[in-house]
Amino acid sequence: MSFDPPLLGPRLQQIRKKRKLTLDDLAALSGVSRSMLSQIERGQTNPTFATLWNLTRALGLDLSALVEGHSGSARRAMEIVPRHFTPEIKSEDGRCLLRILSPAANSSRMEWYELEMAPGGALISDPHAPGATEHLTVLDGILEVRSGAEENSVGAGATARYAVDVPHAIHNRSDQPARALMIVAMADIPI
Amino acid sequence: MSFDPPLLGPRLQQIRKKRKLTLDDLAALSGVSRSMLSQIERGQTNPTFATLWNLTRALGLDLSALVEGHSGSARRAMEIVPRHFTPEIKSEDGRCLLRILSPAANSSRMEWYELEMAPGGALISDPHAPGATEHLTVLDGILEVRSGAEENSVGAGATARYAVDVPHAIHNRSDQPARALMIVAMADIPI
DNA sequence: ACCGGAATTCCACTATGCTGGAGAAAATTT
DNA sequence: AAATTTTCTCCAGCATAGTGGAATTCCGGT
Repeated sequence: MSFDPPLLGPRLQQIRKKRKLTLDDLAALSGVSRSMLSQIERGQTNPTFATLWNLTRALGLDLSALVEGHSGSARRAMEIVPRHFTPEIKSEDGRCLLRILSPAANSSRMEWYELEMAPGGALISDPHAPGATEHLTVLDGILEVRSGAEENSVGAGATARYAVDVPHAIHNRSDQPARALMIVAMADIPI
Repeated sequence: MSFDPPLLGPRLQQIRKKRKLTLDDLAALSGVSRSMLSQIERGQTNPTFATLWNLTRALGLDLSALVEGHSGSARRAMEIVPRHFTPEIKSEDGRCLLRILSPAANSSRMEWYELEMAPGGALISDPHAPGATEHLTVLDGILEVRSGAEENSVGAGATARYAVDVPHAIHNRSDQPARALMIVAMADIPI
C-alpha cells in the first residue's frame, strides 16, 4: 500500500517569495542547489530527507509547515499602551528591570517581557511548572543564561531557548548594560 | 550552508518493534521495501519525502514524530541560536528587516520577531486568519501602526495591540531608524 | 521596441535511493 | 542438538535525486 504525498512546491515557493528570496539566495542559505529548488517548487522531484531538513532549517520552519496550512479566529481595533502604563518589575538592587509587554487579559500560555539589566545584575529563579520553557533574545549587550547545570553566554542578536522547569538564572557579568526580549511559555513550545 | 539532519532510524525501529511489526509487515503496510526499511533503520540511506510520507501515513504518525521523537530521552537543557542562524526577512527596498525569533518547531499559536525599520520604511500586510492579533512594542524610534481604518503613532516604550485579520501596516515616517518587537498571536490573546 | 542583468529552467552527468531476490542470521520448533 | 521457519541484510540493477554550467525567460530601464 502506498500514499500520495502532498505537494511541497507551492508552499515552498510561497514562503520563499514572501521573504523576497531568489532561488540563488535560498540555495546559499540552505546548501541545496538552485536547480533542485526549482525542481522541488515545480513538483518535478521528490526530495530526500536531508534536502528537506536543510531547507526547513534555513527557512526557520518546522517540517510540517511545508505540508500544512494555518488556522485562527477573530478580533478588533487597536489599543495603545504608553510607556508609563507598562507594568514594571524592578529588582531590589535596581539593576534589573522587567517590563511586562504581554496584555493583562492574557489567555494564552505565554508571557513576554522586555528585560533591562545593568552590569552586575542578576535574575535568579526557582523552577516553573513542568515543561515550561523560556526564549531569551538578547537585543543589546551580553548575558549569561543558566538552566539547571548548563550555562551559556548569549550575545546581541542571539536567542537562547531553555528549560525553566529547573532552577534558572540570567546574569550580566559584563561592564555594559544589556537588553533582551524574554518569552515564557508554559509547556507549549519544545526547544 | 547545510545542516546535519537528525537520525531517523533509531526512532523508526523503536516504533516498529513496539508495535510488534516485522520489516515485512511494515513493508506491506507502507509500500516501502524491506531492504529500504532496513537501510533507513540502520542509517544507511537518506529517504525521499515520498518514502517518509508513506511510512508516517502507514504508522499513523506526524512527520515530526520521526524527528523529535525520543520523548523519553534526556531533553537538552538549552539551545543557543546565534545571530547568523536567525532567519531574516528583508523588504525589497531594504528598509525593513524582520528577524524570526520564534523557534522552528513552534507548536504554539504565536510567532515573534524583531523588526528594524529605516526612515521611509513600511510593512504593509494583507489580513491574516480571523482573530489574529499583533502586539508591537517599540524599542527605539517612532512607528505609525494601522489596523483597518485606525492608525496610531507609537513611541519608544509603548505597545500597540491590534487586529491583523484586516489589512494592516507599519510605517516609519520619521527621520530616525526604529526598532520594535512584534508578537503575532493566532486568536489566543484578546486586546 | 531594444538592451542588459537577474532569475529561472534545461541539460547531461554522477551518486545514490529503492527494489526484488538470494543469502545469512536469528528465532522457534521438533 | 538439529531442523525448520522467520527475520533481516546483502547484492546488483534500474530509476531518479542533485549538481554545476549553459540556455532561456523575465523584468525593469531607456
